[in-house]
Amino acid sequence: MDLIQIYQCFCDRTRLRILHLLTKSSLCVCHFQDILGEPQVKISKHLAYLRGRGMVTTKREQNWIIYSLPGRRAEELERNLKCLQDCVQTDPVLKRDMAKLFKLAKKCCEPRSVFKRGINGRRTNAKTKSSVYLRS
Amino acid sequence: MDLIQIYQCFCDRTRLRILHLLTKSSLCVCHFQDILGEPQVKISKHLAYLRGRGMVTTKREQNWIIYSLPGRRAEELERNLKCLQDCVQTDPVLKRDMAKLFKLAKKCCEPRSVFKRGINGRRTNAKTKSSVYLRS
DNA sequence: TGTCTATATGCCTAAACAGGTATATAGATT
DNA sequence: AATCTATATACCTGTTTAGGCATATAGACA
Repeated sequence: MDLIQIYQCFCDRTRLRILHLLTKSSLCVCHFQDILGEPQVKISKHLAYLRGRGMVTTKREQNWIIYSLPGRRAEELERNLKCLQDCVQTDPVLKRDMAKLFKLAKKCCEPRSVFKRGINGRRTNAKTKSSVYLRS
Repeated sequence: MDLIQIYQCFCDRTRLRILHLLTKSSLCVCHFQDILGEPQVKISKHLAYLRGRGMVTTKREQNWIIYSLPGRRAEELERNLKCLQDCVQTDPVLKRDMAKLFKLAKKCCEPRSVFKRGINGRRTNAKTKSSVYLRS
């Protein structure tokens, strides 16, 4: 893993937010949409960018694609992710994302139909996703 | 200082090498040319890029422009520079640059005419620059 | 089988970037 | 004043990037 490639991945706000969230938990695309509030294409493309550079790995789980940081990370990636986490306090956006992540964790990733069916926009609890993908 | 801007400055190899060298010492453009072995324009442009983003400061000293990291640095910049230094061991280019810096320190920055005048390509010691710009 | 849902991709446009060549500039030196 | 030295800038070119719209795909499910 090349230092330059790491910084290239870090140097776009959307990607940085994605990677930052991934340091706390594996997530599927809809999580990112929900937390970042950005359109699906945008997120999907940045994920593709990261995937193409070995910065994230994926696995399919039912209808969803779960994104994670690679299991074994190069030392310099690990260092920089750590550094990123240390910098969160000075970055309101990253801080807010993290807050949103913890609120959202258990409620996201139901099929869209479930959301629609709720009365008064109130969501049912059916098919609530387990928090298995949230590591600590 | 925005995190994104930091990473944007870091994400080009030439700029990263420049910044890395600056963590050890203030330097003038000819130092960079000498150590990086890149053409003057290229270096000058990347320095302009960094200057435009408040990543470096300059002062004139005789014929030379001395580049330094800003005196008071934002916390996240400081953290990332530290992180960069920790990553050097895994990056042969940065490591070599640093080695070159220490060899070169006292010999660089004489006006070109002095270099030319030496017999057999041997340089005279006249006008050897003091190492005042090398902190630590 | 066909439909739905989540996600990915192709194509387009505008902007940023990196590098090169040639030239400008500011201060030092003659 | 003319010249020299170190550095900066203008202009050009090819490449990368970011984002948007439309469409494709793969697996789940009716």
